Amino acid sequence: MSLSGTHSLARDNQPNSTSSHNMQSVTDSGMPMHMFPLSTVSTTSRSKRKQVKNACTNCQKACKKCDEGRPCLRCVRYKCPDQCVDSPRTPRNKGVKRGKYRKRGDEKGKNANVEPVDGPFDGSQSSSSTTHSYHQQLLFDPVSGSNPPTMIQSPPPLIPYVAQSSPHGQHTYLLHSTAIHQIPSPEMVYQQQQQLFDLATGSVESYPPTMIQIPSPQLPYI
DNA sequence: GTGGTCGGACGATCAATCAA
DNA sequence: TGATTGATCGTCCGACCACG
Repeated sequence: MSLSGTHSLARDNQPNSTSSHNMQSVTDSGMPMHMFPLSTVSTTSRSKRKQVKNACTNCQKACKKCDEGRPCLRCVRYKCPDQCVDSPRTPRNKGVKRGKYRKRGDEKGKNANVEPVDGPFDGSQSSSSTTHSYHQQLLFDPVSGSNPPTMIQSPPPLIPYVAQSSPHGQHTYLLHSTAIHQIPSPEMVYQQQQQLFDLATGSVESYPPTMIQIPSPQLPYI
């Protein structure tokens, strides 16, 4: 896409090929690699990129990652929160004719129904963006201290993980869930809801959001 | 090293079409 | 009528360039 026009917001979550600690490669979801729980992220598996429904005009112009909050992190960072407004969307064309439909299953060599690989949440990768576990990611097993072998979900965007012990004992894992940020100060504070996944039952429990402070040098949004 | 630009891959959406 | 498919639109990754 190419949106013309000048703007002052461009440097943000630029991935970095030179990978210093804070500005190294970024995942598809916009999360810097160093934010991922150590070994749960395979270097070969690409998680699905998560997009916001409507980027603000500044992010749109700069072709940069926006977020749901208004003002978005990027506008706050560049000190123009008042300019952070949703970009307009053009209506779709109607009456576009189509040819015959092909069955997906008819395509040879393709899996019409790709089943979740592993883990109880994997099915949420579907393109319907409305749900629940879409951004969850396992952090660690408080019992064994290790990550279970089969974790899956794309991580929450821009949210660093926080290791905590689980109140549930064995077979319980601390999960990350979709988090919403607030921006009361330049240091930024992220509001984060926690979830626990019980490996034995497959159930997920949610816990009230907690606020975590992120020191400036570790801001994921750089 | 920092900041700006933008091509293009790919995710999200939704109307057209299909099948029960 | 609900499910499926494909077209379209939007987001933003990542490479490149300019500047101090």
